Parts: sequence; structure tokens; C-alpha cells
Amino acid sequence: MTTDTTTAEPERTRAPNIRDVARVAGVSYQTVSRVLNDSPNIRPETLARVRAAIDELGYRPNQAARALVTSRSRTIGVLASQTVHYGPATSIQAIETAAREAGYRLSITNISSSEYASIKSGLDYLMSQSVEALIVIAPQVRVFEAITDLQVGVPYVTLESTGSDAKHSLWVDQVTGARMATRHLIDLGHEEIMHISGPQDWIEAEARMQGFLRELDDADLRTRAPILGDWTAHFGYYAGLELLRYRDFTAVFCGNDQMALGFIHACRESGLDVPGDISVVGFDDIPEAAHFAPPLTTVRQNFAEIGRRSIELLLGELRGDTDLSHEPVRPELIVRHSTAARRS
Amino acid sequence: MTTDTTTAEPERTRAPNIRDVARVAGVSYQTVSRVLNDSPNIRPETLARVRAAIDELGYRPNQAARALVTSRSRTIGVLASQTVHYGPATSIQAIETAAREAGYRLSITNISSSEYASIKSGLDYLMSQSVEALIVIAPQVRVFEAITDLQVGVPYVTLESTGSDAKHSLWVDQVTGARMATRHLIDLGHEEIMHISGPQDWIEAEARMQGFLRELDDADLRTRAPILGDWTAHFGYYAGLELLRYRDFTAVFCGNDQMALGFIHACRESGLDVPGDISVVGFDDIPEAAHFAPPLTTVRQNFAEIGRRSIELLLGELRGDTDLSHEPVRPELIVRHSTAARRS
DNA sequence: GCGCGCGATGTGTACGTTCACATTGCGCTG
DNA sequence: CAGCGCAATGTGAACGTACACATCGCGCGC
Repeated sequence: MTTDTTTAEPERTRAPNIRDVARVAGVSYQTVSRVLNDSPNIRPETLARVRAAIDELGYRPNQAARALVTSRSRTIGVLASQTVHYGPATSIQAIETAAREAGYRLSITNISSSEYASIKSGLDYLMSQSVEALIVIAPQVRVFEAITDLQVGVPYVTLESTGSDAKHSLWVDQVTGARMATRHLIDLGHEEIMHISGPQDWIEAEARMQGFLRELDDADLRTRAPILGDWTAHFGYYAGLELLRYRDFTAVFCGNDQMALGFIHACRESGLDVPGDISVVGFDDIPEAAHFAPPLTTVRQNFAEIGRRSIELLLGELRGDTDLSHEPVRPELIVRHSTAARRS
Repeated sequence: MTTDTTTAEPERTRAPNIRDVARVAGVSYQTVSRVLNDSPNIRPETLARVRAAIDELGYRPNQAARALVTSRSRTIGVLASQTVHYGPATSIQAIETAAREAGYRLSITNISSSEYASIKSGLDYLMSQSVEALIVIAPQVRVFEAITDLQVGVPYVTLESTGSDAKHSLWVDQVTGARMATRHLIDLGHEEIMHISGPQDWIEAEARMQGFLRELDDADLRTRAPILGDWTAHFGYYAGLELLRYRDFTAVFCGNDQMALGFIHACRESGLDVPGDISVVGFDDIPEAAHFAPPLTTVRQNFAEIGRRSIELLLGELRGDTDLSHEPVRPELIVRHSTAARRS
């Protein structure tokens, strides 16, 4: 800070407050406050004078003071576990935009593991910032538990879960999505279908698995124990290498696109053709999926839509709206070239 | 639990404050404040009593009040433009973790375009929350300008830029990374090398392009005008289809892994083999790159490292440390199977 | 035995804002 | 022309915390 002395730094003066603005505008501080809060019943002339004073001083309202007196933090907390992934990241971006437009800011925190302690500490951190509402994008198996334990007295929604708690969940219908994917494979004549699932403690992984199993069941096909993966391409690859040693199946439904990518890699290395020898379906439709080799058949989820809707829902609840029914978002099957009719 | 029983059921409305805690603990509110701020010179016994009272009441310090009186928001602002991308997302996650550990929270905002107005409004939004420091992860061409215009009087760093302003930048040495990639292709005997670059207004795209051009120049090879892309796999694909109609090159250096993926897709569709006919190098080393077909040769950047270091740097500056020299982070060439010696 | 220093604790006040209520001015009605 | 209502503005409190300073008690050196 000591380097630049070209401009005569006006002393480290404190930021202007409404009283300073009032003095310049020749009104009382309360009038300034009214201008800031868009109160009606202000003479246009006074309004202009105050506005001018604000600009002149470069005044910015002090959010802390505002929060203190109104006891409204104007902050929405986001508890996430994998902000790096395409799905959560997309939702969060939509959430941020929607929140900002509504005059709210976001406080995001990542949990390091799905341990109860970790969830609780994340939640605790958010509560200590007195968030007005909560959005959870994380493995939810224990989140509801933690929310109850901590007595978070604020509206909340969980994303990407099933509708286990309809009032507080907002979700793409994972079960239907998984059924669509599975149905697609069945329609192509496949009878021996594997499923590489997401981690057991992710409710959405669980939901996709359920959809898969139910659809097989409805078609009277043999169901087999899904492999529990970790969402990564690496897992898909190594699981693929292992599974392909037996090769007692002709199609695979992967819990997400990354694992599908890894699995296809394993097929290639094992000298098998996709979709010639084995059909593969993913889930999510990340932007890259269209350019995989071959382009991936997958189930598209509208992550941004979910993000927007979650804010809508929470703000409604904060406003006191009661009728907050919400439909699950419908997923969409995108058929590309990683699936083909079973060779007879 | 039942200290003063005379009062009726305390109204549920107000959260407990330090005075409530003090009353329960039988000390003054100032002592409670001391406990909260880890002040020395507190009798162990008193400390225990206060701690007990805090637990009993479920007391949480009011951050707004704290911020008001200390005029420290304990918030670091992040201006981002593409939080969905792997690189920024990874950095941000690291930043969040490091910040939280240091007792800071994050306020993240996305800019919708690289227009000056958009940058300025994003910056303005962050400043209105009186952030104590600023991290910029965005096309910086106009960011410095905006920062100057708005007179943000806080420490800041920009990520993923070149070292155009060494004091305020933290970056993976993109130029060196690009040179490594290009050198690798040259070493394999390629002489006609294309470059598909990132958007022109991203400084890091510019830096990679510079590295590419310089390395070619040093090797006395023909340089050709890079294609300006938009980071997406889609662009890589369509650019590839176009470029391959002429096919007057044997290798391509792509500005990121996604564009490389798209380009390889185009090669496949054009009946060309990678790396047999054409070698492809990416940049970033996203986790999926190892499973592309073929697995992608690319330049790895340690995004998390950058995130951590940025917080370190800013906190140092806030603490008043002067000696804040920082080295650029070295990238690393990861050779996989998308590159091969030029066929003679 | 007295004051001194220091550890431990208490008291007053300011931070910048909004809310509840008070006050002014003015046109209108009866 | 008194009084009423309403628009426009002003005044006095909070909100919950940290900082500066004041106070208390006690062991110690002289």
C-alpha cells in the first residue's frame, strides 16, 4: 500500500452513511432510508436531491447494519458435495442468477464427506450465517436427519433427490428417467442388462437403481445386482474391465455419463464394439456426451430448471405462500449411437 | 436448564444474544464476548460456565452485528464467468475450503457476458456486500479496467490469467504449458500444426496461443492463424469438420480438452485416425480425458493449487504482509495416446 | 503494612440501519 | 374558518456485538 503516492490519498476515511447523504441532500436520514427502500410518498424533487447526494458520495448501503436491524440476512445457504460435477454446478449457477435477481445472495459450502458429522458441520456453518433458506445438493440419506437434529427453522429444499419428502424436495424424476433408459434397451431386444450405479448414499443413485430394477421386473427379465460406483470415469473403466471378463450381458445402463465413458473405454480395450457388441446408456447428458465415441445415448436432466425452481419455491415459502405444490421435472431420453439392436 | 424459573416461557421469537448467555452464566456480557473471541485471561472456571451457557441456549453469534461493529465482513468476493467448467469449478471449490478454514465466507457471482457493463455490475454487486477481498476468475481483458474504474479499495487477484499484472495475478504458466504441448508435437516430427484457441477475450486463451506461436517460431516452422473457438466440444467438432476438408496439417493443439474431444469426433467422422493420421493435444486434463478415444495427451493444470494459493495470497495481504512474491504454478504434460510420430 | 502491578471482570458507547411513532403543512369539507 | 385527513418529513429508539476504558481483588516488594 505504501508504493503508490502519486494520488494524494484522501485519508482512510470511513465510508459514507445515510446521515452523510442526508446532510448533503438537506433532508433527514429517515428520508434517505425511504429512498433506499422505494417507499412511496416522497416528493419527486426530494427524491432527485437524495439520489444526487448518493451518487456524489458514492454511498453504498451497509448490508450488515441492514441485516442487524431487520434480522433478515438476505442470504440463501447452499450445502453441496460435488460442486465440480456438471449437474450440481449447472444448478448452482442457475440458483445464483435467480437469487441475485430476487435480491438474495448465496452462501455455498462443500461437505468433504457424506459422514453425518461432515453434513452437520456444513449445515452448522450455514446456520451461523443466519441464512433465510437452505438448498441441499448432496447425498441426502442423512441430510434430513441432520436438518431435524439442528432444528434449522428455515425453509429448505433438497435437489436431485427422490420425492421422499415431497414438501421439501425438488427433483428430476430419476425413477422415470431410469425406466426410460432401461425400456429403450429392452425395446432393442436386450435381455441381459447390467447397471453400474452411483454411490449408495446418494438418493438419486438409489432412485435410478429403483427405476432400472422396476422396469426389468415389469418386463419379466432377469434382474442382477447393480455395481455400486462412484460417478467417475475411472470407476466405469475398471468396473468395465472386470465385468467384460465374463461378458454375460449385452447392454449396460450407467448411473451417469462419466461412468459410461469409462465403461466404453474398457470395451474398446477389450476389443468389443459399442454398440455392435454392447449397448451403453448414460445419464445426465453432459455437453461432452454428444462427442463421445460413439456419441452417447443418455437421459437428459434439466439442471438449470431445477435450480430456478428451487429458488422460486423457497422465495414463495419465505413470502408465506402456502400452495407450493410442485411437479417433478421430466427427464428426456436422448438416443444417439451407443445403443443398437441386440445381435441375434 | 432451570436457572431463573420466575420468568414465564421465554418468547420464541428472538434468538439468544450474548446478554442472554451472560445472564445464564452469571457473568457480564463482555466476558461472554471474550470467550467468543478467544481472549486470554479468563479463569478456567468462568470459561466453562460460559461455554455451558452457550450450549444450553444454542447461542450463535450474530455475524451481522459483528460485521457492523468491526466493519469487517469476513467475506471474499468471487467474480466468475463459467463456474460450470471444470477448471474454475475446481479452483472455486478449493477456494471455498481454504476460505472457510480461515474463517472467511465466499460470495460468488457469475457474469453473464464479457461486456464491460456486465463485469462492472458483477463487481458492483460484490462491492455492495463489502467484501474484504476479490478473486476474479473470468475473461480479464476488461476486468482490470473495471477494477480501476470502480476504485475497489480491496486486495484482489485474478486467476488463470497471464502475469500481465504480477502483483495481482496468480496463474498456471499457460505460455509454458502451451509450449510444452507444441514442443511435444514438434518432437514427434510434425511440421504442420494447427491451433484451435479459446475465445479471444480470455487472457488464458491468448497466453496459450502465444506459447504455441512462440514455440513454432523457435522451431522455424510455419505458423498459421489459430481458429478462435468458444471452449465447447461442439465448436471443436464443427471446426474439425471444416478444417479436415483441406487436411493440410498433421497435428492439432486444442485450447482445452473439450474442444479436443469434439475435434477427435470430427476426425472419426471424416474417416481419419487419431493419432494415426492426426495427432491431437488438449489442455487442462479434465478427469474424463484419460478415457477419451483415444486417451488424450494434454497439459495438466493444478486448479486446486491455484485456488488455495489465491486465498493464501489475499489473506496475507489483508494481514499486512508485504513480501507476497509468488511463482506461477508449473503445468505438466501428460502424454497419452492421441499423439504419435508423423507418418512419413 | 501500604501501595503497586496485573490478572480478571464489568460498564459505557458506537457501528449504520429500520421501525414505530411524532410532527408539520396543506387542501378540503362542512 | 375550524378541523380533519393525508401526504411528506422528522425524531427516538432499538438490533447484537466489540472496543476502550473503568473497576475490583490479590499477591508481592519495599
